[in-house]
Amino acid sequence: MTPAAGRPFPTVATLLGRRRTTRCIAQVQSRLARFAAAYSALVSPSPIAAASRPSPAVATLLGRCRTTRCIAQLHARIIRLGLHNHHALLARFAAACDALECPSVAASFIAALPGSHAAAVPLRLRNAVLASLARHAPLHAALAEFKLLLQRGARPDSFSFPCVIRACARASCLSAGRALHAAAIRVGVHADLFVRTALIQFYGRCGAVGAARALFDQIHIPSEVSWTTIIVAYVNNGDIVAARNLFDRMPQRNVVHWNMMVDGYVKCGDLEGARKLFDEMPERTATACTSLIGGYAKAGNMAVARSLFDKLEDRDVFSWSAMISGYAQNGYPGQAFRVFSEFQRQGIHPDELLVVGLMSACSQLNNFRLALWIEDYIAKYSIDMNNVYVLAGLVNMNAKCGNLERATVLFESMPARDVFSYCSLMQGHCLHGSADKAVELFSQMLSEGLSPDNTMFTVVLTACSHAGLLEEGKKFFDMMKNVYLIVPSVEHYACLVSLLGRCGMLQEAYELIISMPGKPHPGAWGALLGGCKLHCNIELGKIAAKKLFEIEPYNAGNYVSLSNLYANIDRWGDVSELRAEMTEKRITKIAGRTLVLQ
DNA sequence: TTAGGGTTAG
Repeated sequence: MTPAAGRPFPTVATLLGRRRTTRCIAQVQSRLARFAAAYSALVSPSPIAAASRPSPAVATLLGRCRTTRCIAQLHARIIRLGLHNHHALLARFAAACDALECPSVAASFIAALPGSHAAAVPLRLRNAVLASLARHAPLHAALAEFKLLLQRGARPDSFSFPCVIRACARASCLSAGRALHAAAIRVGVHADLFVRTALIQFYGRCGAVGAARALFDQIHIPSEVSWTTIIVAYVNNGDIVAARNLFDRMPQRNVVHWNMMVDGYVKCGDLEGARKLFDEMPERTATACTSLIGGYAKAGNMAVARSLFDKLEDRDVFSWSAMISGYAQNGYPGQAFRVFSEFQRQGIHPDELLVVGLMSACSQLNNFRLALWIEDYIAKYSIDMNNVYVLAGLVNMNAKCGNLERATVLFESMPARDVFSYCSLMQGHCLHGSADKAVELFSQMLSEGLSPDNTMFTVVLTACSHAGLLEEGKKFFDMMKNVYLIVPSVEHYACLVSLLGRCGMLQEAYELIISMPGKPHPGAWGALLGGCKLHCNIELGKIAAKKLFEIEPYNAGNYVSLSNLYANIDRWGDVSELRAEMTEKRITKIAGRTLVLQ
């Protein structure tokens, strides 16, 4: 029994029985007509006859399709109505799948067509599916589709190659890209400008700039895009000189070329070169200006970044984001939030990267309520919470702001945990009184097979110090040197000094500082002074304080620490003497404040 | 077909 004749009719009959209006009658009438057309298509399923019969209802619905569920329904409907050899409709179906980023649905549809229908699928439609797979699916899916195309006896053309080659470029898959290059030569489309430009991009991305350049030199008249691609290849491989040489040789330059070169100088860390070129631009674009802002922000020069931003007229989400994360990265979370409130007044939609910067600023403020507000903000603007950076930012912010329960839930929901997320959660535990849990997490991380870096060792040694875990701390310090071959930095030594100091091993801590390579470090001496304060060791405390007064003569905190040490052992005379010295040297301490949240 | 920004320590 055919599906058209078998299933839908009882439904129509039921509808006829329930008819109450003339509009309902009209609907049933049109449904009957659709079934009749589908039925005749099944009776004579010639591709030509089917192709000439349009299916306005399905085609219209495909245009309106907004969900994958809707795609699945239309998929079923096309099969039920026997419209699978209607190529114009299949092209629309593939386009809808592409828009919803589910190309494999279209690919499997075509792959499942019976032999004679499959052979009739035009190359143009196959190329569309291939391009969609290359854009939205993993590389292996696009390569499998390409192989299938060859197996079905179709000859790929100049439109089949560029999209798959670009996918190889994105994945930096040298072997697959080379195989495609060879296939393009065999088929005879390797000289096509689009194929060659895609190959230049591919070799550039894989670090084979020489191969990219050789292909570029073979082009008789390169297009503007070919010029862009070869220059990008040089920029991304750190050869700004070669990029500049080509830029200077270009017959004509468009804004993309200028933007790219300015960004190239920024990427190479040559801010002066970037600024000079930016000033030479015939039309200074917001894009190039934003690259410069990002460069100055990364270099810690927020004053210049700010002045450029103030002069920038058409600011987009990139420029706002550069300022917010610039302030956050340089330790000015308050400024980051000031820029953010200005941003909110612009009516620009935030994106994933902007909220990442915002969360970084919030994590430095340790503000529980603000963190809750930001999570609401993220939900309100439909920010993708599965984005790896957003998720990492959420774990970090919640951990730092004291919402460890939420941070842990998010951490455990991560598809792949990395050193960043472990660091964030461990620091959260450290800051909020469960340093032993942080040390546990470190062991868990090692058992997951992740390699700790030097930042991670600073974190775990700090955790050991907070929890007073002497043996573990010493073990991790040795592990860092001997297993991971990381040369301990002054920060690592300072953590170990702090740990020894807390555990009362002040003499050992002092000897460690003396044995440390390099200049005396305020962190290490400060850690020793802290230990001396805790264990009331006045002799070593005075030595540490004296060193600190030499290194940081205007840091009031050191005077206060020594003063507190004297106070701990009731040497009030020394306390007042020290206070007098501070007044004499005009060293003042900003009064501390405590805020207790309800 | 080509170009821009991001997460972790002290």
